[in-house]
Amino acid sequence: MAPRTRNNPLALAVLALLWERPMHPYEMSMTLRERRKDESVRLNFGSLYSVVDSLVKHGLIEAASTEREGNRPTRTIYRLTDAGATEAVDWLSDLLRTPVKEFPQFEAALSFLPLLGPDDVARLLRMRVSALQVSITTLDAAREQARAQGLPSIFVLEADYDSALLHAELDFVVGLEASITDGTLEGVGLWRELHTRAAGGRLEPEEIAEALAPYFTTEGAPPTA
Amino acid sequence: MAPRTRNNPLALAVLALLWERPMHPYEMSMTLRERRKDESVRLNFGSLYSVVDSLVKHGLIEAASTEREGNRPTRTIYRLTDAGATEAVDWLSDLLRTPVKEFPQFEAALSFLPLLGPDDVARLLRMRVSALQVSITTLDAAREQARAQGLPSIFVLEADYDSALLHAELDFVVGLEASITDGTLEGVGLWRELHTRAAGGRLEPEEIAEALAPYFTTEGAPPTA
DNA sequence: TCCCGAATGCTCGAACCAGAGTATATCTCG
DNA sequence: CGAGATATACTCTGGTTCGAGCATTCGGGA
Repeated sequence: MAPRTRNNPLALAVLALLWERPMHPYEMSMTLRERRKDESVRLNFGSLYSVVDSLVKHGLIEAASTEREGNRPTRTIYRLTDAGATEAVDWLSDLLRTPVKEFPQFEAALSFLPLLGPDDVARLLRMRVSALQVSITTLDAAREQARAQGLPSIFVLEADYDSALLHAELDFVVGLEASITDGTLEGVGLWRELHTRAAGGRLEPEEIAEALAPYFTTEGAPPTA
Repeated sequence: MAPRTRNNPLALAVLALLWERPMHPYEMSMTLRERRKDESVRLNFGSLYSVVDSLVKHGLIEAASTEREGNRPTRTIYRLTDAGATEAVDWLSDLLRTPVKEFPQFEAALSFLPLLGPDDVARLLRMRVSALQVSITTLDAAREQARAQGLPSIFVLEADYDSALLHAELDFVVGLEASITDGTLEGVGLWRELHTRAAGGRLEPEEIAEALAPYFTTEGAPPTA
């Protein structure tokens, strides 16, 4: 048995759903939608079916029956195996216990900020602030509605977490935009100078390289391993 | 020309590096390491070479020359094209302007928390708190060192962002653990009851299903599209 | 009655990604 | 001065992921 890789959390979602009752894949996807879990787990059809196949191959779930209703395509109904139940608990425990490094796209963008000029960046960040505010409002409304329906908080913790992250990002972006605009961000002078010298056209490559050189060319060893 | 998909931020990193000067792939990876950008962009060799190929195919970069030094494998040196420069600026602008939905694994784990019992979850969360504190300390030390070397903040914004997210997560987890432990989390009574009834063995599937039923079986329409 | 569109349920291929593997060269240290 | 460790520079392979596409059924309106 090939050593399973725990990369796609959709597989965990499948295990969790089958914990409740046997289902066919399409029903899994509909149930995840209904419970808004598709906001926390990337769900698409192709992945769902391959994830299910892989779980079968590793003995974590098994086909319980196949049925056809009317003249629709036949559906295969899967159930959890004992190994699958164990794996669900182990995997979930690991995810809770140990933070895994994520690579948000915005973080990547921040890494390459100096490509753009400070004024452009400030303008884009203001647009991001608006978008984040809209997201927060929408999310809060959804949480409010869930609460109004009497759904206990334990079942919507993921939305609370999402909200916490959104607020943190909003604060960060607001602060960053302000410090660029009022010039208090350390290094913004150098940055602006580079881009005004290149005004009108594309920034000369060498300029960035030269600006960075003093900080990177000489030293090479990691600070702490 | 096939419509390029902007999924792997490593491609943006390649464009950003070639903006400074022509390089061969291995040098790109070393430069990213040196500047600690591999903390913000997922970097591995296989992906790097395929990303470079794909950029060539789409005319965003091109081979400038190939050389061999001593008897080492030949290296192909790439340079940015005009189209590539445009794409870098457009892509970066998009990333800054528009938040994209991410799917952190911890959020997925929170979605399926009720699989475990409240006491187990609380214990695991306490371990997560420790791990997060270590991460924060390590990151702060690295930032401090960068500052001490005189590297202006603009070049390490990504670490500030990371730090902001880590703090937000830490606060969230601390609060969650406390509210589970002291019983103030809404629904924790129901949750605990379910798991003590199943004490000793595996939770009976039907129990979860029944507990969830009142909240999900009747309504189906999204709150807001 | 018949057609349109939505819902149901899955299949397929192409792209993408991870990371182990390969092969040489140079450095290190007794 | 030779053995192993480290650095250089990729290549290969097999799995994963995406999302469009397909085939069917059902409901509702003209």
